[in-house]
Amino acid sequence: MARTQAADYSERRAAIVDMAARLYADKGFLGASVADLAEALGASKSLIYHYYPSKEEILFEVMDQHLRLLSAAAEDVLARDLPPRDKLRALARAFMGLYVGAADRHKVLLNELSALPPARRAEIVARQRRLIGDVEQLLTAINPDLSPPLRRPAAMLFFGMINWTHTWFRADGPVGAEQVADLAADLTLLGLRGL
Amino acid sequence: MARTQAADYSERRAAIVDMAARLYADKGFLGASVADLAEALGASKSLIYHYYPSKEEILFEVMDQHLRLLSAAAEDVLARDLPPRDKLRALARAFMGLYVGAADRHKVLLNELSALPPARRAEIVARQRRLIGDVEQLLTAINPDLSPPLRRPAAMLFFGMINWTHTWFRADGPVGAEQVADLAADLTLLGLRGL
DNA sequence: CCTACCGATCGGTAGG
DNA sequence: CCTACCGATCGGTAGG
Repeated sequence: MARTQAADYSERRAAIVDMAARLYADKGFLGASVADLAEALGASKSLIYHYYPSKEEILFEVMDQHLRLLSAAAEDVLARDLPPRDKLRALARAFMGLYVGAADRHKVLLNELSALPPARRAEIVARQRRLIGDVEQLLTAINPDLSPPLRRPAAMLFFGMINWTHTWFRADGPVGAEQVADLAADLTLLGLRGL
Repeated sequence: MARTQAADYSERRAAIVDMAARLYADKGFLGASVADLAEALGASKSLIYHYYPSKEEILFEVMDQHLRLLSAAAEDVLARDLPPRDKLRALARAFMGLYVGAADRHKVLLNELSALPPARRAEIVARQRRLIGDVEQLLTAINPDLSPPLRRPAAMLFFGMINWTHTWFRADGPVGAEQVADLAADLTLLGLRGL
């Protein structure tokens, strides 16, 4: 009787990506070896190379999966029947929520882009650009008087507030993720109104 | 006759740190080898180890020098006889100016902290905290009604806007560093007033 | 200030 | 002849 793909094939792949996210976040992509990853999983390196063709492809998987969640959350928020101002607040909360729920993956997505092979990097960058474009459009809807050349910088400052949280925000700290998201949304909204 | 220190000792040290900043910014600290650094300098690895005891110590020098510039700029701005709101704007401009003038060092300071040995890392972190505390005090002076637990997050969102620029801002782009600094200051000031 | 090396570890693959 | 793995080791390169 021919043996088929292991029943837990996708669970094993998920376990590898999950542990890789943790190690890459802690030690950096170059600082965490495949041997480290194998040891953390209680498996051999060969086991890892059975599931993924290269170390870089595991990094791509970490980033790809997380970026899919971010994009899906953005699509979901933008499709809602809400005023643009409420959409921005909802977006800030969604991003912060995903950051808290997947801090390792978030950190890897933000820090290790340059470690990807060019083709893979281009895939990630293209989707990040779409996300940035969405926010830019939202800011323009909120304040149509915002000068066109300042729209991209304004969107990037918003992302800066949200993305930089990975360096200081602690889920077990005194201020919650939702409060920080609201603070970032408020600075953007009040600033946008005043400009 | 005992040989004395080479006349160009400090120039050579400076050249090493400067090139290291460029390579560490481009390829990451772990991605740039000491051999890469030597080759870029047209020198041997041994030459480098004559001037610095370890690869990590060169990294510390890159970060230390840049952070000194940031701290000095902050001290200078805070000592001026200006309303707090104007100090925040001047601070944003000073930080963006240093970023543009030393993009490599700025990037290294923000990205490679975890590569420092613990004692050296603690030195850098302590001085970064002082800078953050200064901004926190400034924000509190601007709006004394800002709830105490939100003061640190507000300061970190400000730093997020400024620091994140290293991922997207180009000095040869359509919008100048001063404009971006003013935009970040405006979002913070208008937001702080509205909260 | 260089060439010549070291102990160790890197990402990836062999046979079975 | 298949898939799922292991212990051991490959050719090169890292920091020093």
